[in-house]
Amino acid sequence: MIEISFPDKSKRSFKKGTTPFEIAQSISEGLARNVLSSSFNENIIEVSTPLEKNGDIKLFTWKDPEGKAAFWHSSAHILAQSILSLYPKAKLTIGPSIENGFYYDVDFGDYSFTEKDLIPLEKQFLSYAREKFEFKMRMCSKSDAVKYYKKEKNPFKLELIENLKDGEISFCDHADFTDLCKGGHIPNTGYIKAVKLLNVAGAYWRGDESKKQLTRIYGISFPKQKELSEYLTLLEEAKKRDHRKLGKELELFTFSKKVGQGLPLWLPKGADLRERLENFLKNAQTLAGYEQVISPHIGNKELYVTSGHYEKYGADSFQPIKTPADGEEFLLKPMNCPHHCEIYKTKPWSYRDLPKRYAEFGTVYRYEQSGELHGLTRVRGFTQDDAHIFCTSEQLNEEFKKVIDLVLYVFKSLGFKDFTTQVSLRDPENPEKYIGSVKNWEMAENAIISAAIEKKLNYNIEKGEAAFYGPKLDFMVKDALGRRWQLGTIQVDYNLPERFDLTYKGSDNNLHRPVMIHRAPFGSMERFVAILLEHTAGNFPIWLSPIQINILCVSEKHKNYAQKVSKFLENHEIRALLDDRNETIGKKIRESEISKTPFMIILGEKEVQSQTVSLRKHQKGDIGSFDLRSVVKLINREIKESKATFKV
RNA sequence: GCCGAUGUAGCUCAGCUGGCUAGAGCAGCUGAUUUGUAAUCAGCAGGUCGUGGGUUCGAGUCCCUCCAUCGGCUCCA
Repeated sequence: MIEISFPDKSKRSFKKGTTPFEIAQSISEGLARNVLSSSFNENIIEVSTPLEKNGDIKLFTWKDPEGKAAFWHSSAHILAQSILSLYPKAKLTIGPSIENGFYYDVDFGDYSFTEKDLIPLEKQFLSYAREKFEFKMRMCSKSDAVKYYKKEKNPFKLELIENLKDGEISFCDHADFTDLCKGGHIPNTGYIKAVKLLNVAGAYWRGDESKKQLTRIYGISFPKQKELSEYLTLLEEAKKRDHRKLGKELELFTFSKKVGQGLPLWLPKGADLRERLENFLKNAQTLAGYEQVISPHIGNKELYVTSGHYEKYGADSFQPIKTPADGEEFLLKPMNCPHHCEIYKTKPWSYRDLPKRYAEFGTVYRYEQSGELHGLTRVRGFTQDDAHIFCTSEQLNEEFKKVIDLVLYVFKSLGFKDFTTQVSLRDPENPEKYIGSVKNWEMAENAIISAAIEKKLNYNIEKGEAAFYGPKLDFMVKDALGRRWQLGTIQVDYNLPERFDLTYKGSDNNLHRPVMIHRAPFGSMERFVAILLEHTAGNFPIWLSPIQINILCVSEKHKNYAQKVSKFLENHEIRALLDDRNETIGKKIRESEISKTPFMIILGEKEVQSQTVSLRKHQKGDIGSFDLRSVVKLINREIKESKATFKV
């Protein structure tokens, strides 16, 4: 007998060789029907694996991420089987489960696989799924595995096997299909009732640009047809929140081929919104002891040679601007830090003066690869809500935590609840990608981690995601389609102060090196507005809304009163727009609803007589009749409630 | 940059296998209507079919180049 412990700490004895499936059966038939995967002592195992010793078991269903992972991983096997049945010459590589679904990377040789090819592939997939083929793991010696894939003429799998130890190599069989595989499958293919092959994309072998580009087929599958339709509806809904679509509809920004790729043009309403966000942050920063500075859009090439940016990015940037002077070159500013270093250097500082906090909404230009550009989230010209804090090592921890508070305040004010934090560290495998001493890096990395712990952030550590001059704490937010974007960022930097020879006089009368914190709570105005648009679906909090209230008159006869109302609201600093066109009231209401303006005032004969207005709330409808003072009070209350207050 | 897809009026889209002066709705303009909580009616105007080249008696439609956009990969100071 063996003793098995459950997640609720209860223990039960089973016969040696009992499988997780049988354990599920012993609990209830319903669980047995739904169990998709299991773990034993924290290792994912098949539900058909006989258990031979005491240990902790977990049973996973569709509700658990582990259950979905097994479901989608198994789906990738069926996809691979389907591919080989329709394209016998295709070479399989890898096919994992992902956050939403699964993919398989395939080398189709000379054949150019397109979206049209997905339809027959999907049919084949479903017919295999219906067969209820059992997934069976088997161990395989390294030499047999090599022999098999040599016969299959598959160099990719051979490369994978090369890095595996003999005795740890396993295959998964179902029907007449087999694949090199670590395990973690659902019992049989019949569990998969619905599948959608979503798209085709190019992907480099092992994520390496210098290696062969494979064809990646993305798909998603479900235990019920209904869940697939619900998922597809969700995707459709998400597309309606796309910031590129909303930005056009709400007239916030645009792009012009003639101006240039990735160079956004802010329209009046967008500029208004952006300015409001800037002022919001400026106010908080003033309270937090920041000083505004301004630096030009270009800088002498030598500035970036000193900072190290030229060596790192020079070749892939907008190329230097030449002047009539011999050998003189300027670069479009790709970041603000070197300028702020020079501002710091204008005079000698005492430790008593620190920290210095220089803030600037600095517009920078980066030559992003054309295939990378994406609406407002990835552009070639953008404005960072940048600031650099120069402080002593002793002040670093306190300053860093204050910046975390500022970022959290910004996120809270704008309703970003669902964000993750990421500590981005060096890639230990590629030290040549970074500047500065190991000691400096260790200090910087430790500073970030301890601040994150003290602030109780629930962070992930990502190695290799650091900037070349220092590690970062990044605040990540998802867009409508679930793609993760970095918004806020805080970076600790011991290296630029050294390169720019920044100093301050300490209490010991010796010169010391300050530490530099780079930080941007929004990240960039462009990306922040984009993500804000997708989160709010264009229904901005009222304090941000370019127009807060539309005044609609029932007919032109009421124009005079409407103008009076408009003036009154303007005098009370409410952003109102008068619609006195010769159109039906129904049409004006419809257009106001589409423009997502938070409120509208409707006035006609009745209102002129009683000197009141009828108020209507966006997406809610008529909320009754009010005198003007009550309207101002009501709107101001809404404005106040839509904004958090910043405490230093 | 790479793989795949797309590009018709300001916007959203139709235009089948190449065949007369390229269509619709919304927006715009003109006129009528003076309107009560999500589209009043009529008329008018608006397009070198992304660009350049080619095939053809004939190209929005087929082929190639380039540009831009979309989905990914790579990259992201």
